[in-house]
Amino acid sequence: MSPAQKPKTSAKGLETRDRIVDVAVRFIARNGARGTSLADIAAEAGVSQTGLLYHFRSKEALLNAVMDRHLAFSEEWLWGDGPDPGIKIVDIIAKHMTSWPSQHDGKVASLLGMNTVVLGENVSPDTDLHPRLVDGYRTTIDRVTATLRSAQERGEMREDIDPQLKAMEIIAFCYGLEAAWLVDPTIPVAAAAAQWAAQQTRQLATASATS
Amino acid sequence: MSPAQKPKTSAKGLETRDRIVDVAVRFIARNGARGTSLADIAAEAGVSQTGLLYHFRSKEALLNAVMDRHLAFSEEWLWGDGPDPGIKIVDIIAKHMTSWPSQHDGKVASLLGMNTVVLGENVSPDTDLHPRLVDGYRTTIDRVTATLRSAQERGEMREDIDPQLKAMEIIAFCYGLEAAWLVDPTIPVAAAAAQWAAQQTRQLATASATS
DNA sequence: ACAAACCGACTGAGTACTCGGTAGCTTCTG
DNA sequence: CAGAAGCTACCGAGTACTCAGTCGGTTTGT
Repeated sequence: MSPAQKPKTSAKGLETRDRIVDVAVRFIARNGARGTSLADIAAEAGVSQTGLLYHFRSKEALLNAVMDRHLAFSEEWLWGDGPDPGIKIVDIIAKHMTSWPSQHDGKVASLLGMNTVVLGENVSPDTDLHPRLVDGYRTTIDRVTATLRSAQERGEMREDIDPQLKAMEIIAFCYGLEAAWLVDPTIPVAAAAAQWAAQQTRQLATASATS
Repeated sequence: MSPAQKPKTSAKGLETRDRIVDVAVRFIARNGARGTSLADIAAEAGVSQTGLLYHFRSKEALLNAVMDRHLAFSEEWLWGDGPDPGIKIVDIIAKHMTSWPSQHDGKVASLLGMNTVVLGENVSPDTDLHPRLVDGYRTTIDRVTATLRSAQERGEMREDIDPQLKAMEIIAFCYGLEAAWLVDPTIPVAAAAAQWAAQQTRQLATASATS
């Protein structure tokens, strides 16, 4: 009945675990979970395949750890600047998108790529990660909806726009532009994001709230 | 030097080929190309695996046939109502999206699902279908851009909006909403599409063009 | 001494694809 | 107009390979 199990992993173990997840994110972002073998990940992370399976009892367990990291990243991406940004959420999104082109080979790109790849691999309802995908999506929609609704209550945002439908639209745009940029990194993401944010702000804002 | 090779396939052969592609689209939409074996497809199509490989010399060849069908579908989806719809393109898109919820298990859903799944599997530049993906994306963007530009020339659309960036935004929204709907078919796609189209039209139209 | 961290060798279930055929239809030939 | 020849359309049984996961061990830190 002890409430918390003793953490039986040493600092070294945690470090290895972390390195494995890092590598897994990179590989999965490129080739998908189905296109990445445990052997590939293990080799790149500097352990044997058996060593990897010591830390993660199965591929599915590793995939869940990867998903954890992805969700944490998404969380930070949207809400890192404050819990209730109101209609400034579109500016926050545009700001983050502007930094994409300079990081096409970095950690951020991997986490973004993973989003697209993992979603593609788990659209089917009977896949391992599908429930977490649905859950993550709904949570995000709910939080964006809440932010927009409170903006309406503060008088920042027009009342004749449905917050939930607008939240869906915003998230769809994010996801779609991300996918487009992954497929073709030469597209002008920053400019597209800037125009989008400017027009959204004009559309959402009440006349009195324009500074 | 005979300019056209004789079509060596009989009517029966073409029919079987077609049936195989049909089945492949369904399977790939659910489990991805990597998650679908030739044996699965062959069994469902009522041929042996060897029989399948008689019609498509390799899995990659079959995947390309599947991609052909997808591109033809996308073409019809966007331009089936006429080659130059102007800013009414947003209404056309919204109209098609409205019909999604009633077809979640049909052929359309398969072709839509395939889009997301195949994109996820081919974000990496060194995959078989990646060049075709990039090509398809750029072609679509160019055509939407051209439509918007000619709308500007006709005075239907405001001049202070960049047509290419707006085209990217429109396609991103389409793709993002499609992905969201595949993951969670309970979301109100029709309502989201309707609100989006109405707001886009208001934003794009010149004051003189409003009827 | 003891447990966490790790490894080499293996297994069994897939996987795409090949090989050597056969059934049935059309077409050419004596 | 018989029948040989040739073609498309298919199949059963393999082949070489990859994959996630197991087993029985050894090393390393404290």
